[in-house]
Amino acid sequence: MQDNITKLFKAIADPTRREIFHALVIATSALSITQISDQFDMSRQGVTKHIKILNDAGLVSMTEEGRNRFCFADPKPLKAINKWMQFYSQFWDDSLENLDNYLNKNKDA
Amino acid sequence: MQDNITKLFKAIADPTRREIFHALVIATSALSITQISDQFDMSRQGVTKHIKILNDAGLVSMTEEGRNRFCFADPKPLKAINKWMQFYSQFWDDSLENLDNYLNKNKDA
DNA sequence: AAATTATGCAACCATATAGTTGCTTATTAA
DNA sequence: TTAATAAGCAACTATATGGTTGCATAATTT
Repeated sequence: MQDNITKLFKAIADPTRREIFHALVIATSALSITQISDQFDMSRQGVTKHIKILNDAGLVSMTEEGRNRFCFADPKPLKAINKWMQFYSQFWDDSLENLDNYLNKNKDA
Repeated sequence: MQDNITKLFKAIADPTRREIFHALVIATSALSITQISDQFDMSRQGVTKHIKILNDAGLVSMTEEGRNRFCFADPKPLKAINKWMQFYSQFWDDSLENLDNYLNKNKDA
């Protein structure tokens, strides 16, 4: 349905999801759905939905232990965003000059 | 309504907007709304809406010349995304060990 | 075995998003 | 001055999103 980079961007475009992701990154251990929803003013189901989206984007994984599902963050997929931005970063400083360089470089390609 | 970083993420979370943004970045000159919609299989109004969102995120600016509105890309705001990712990048390689370091470092803060 | 706890699933709701079409207006060209 | 062009505005549509509640079920605890 959606390509991976779009899933990634959409996952972190929501401020609540960024907060959940952050909480998981800095957590000392994996957190159950209930533990997460305890620290967010939101229903357990709301959290479950966000976790699903983060999981689809590869940013959160789970381990099942009995009735618990412990979630933990995996920031690695964010590398893809870094990669995406790499191309544009060449225009950050003195952007006009660099754009010019880019255009000249690719003129006779 | 929405904070800047959220506007940024939402702006580039849409694949069509990423394409429009990219087209503007590599364009040899600023492009009018019509010129943009010509290369995208979409109505002029559709493009106008996307441009508005990109503009609100600071990624696209416009100059009015007569009946034309020429759009050009400004990739600089993407720096904020780079900044946001900086924190998580410390976990990219050998993430468990680095996470451990982070936690120990902040233990008695 | 009964009560509690952690979760999933489904339905529902309100709003946002991505797109369209139709009409108006301002600028430019014939 | 008439025709063509570039764009804005408003209304509409369909689907996605972020959230809720209620109920079912599986695992633990008492």
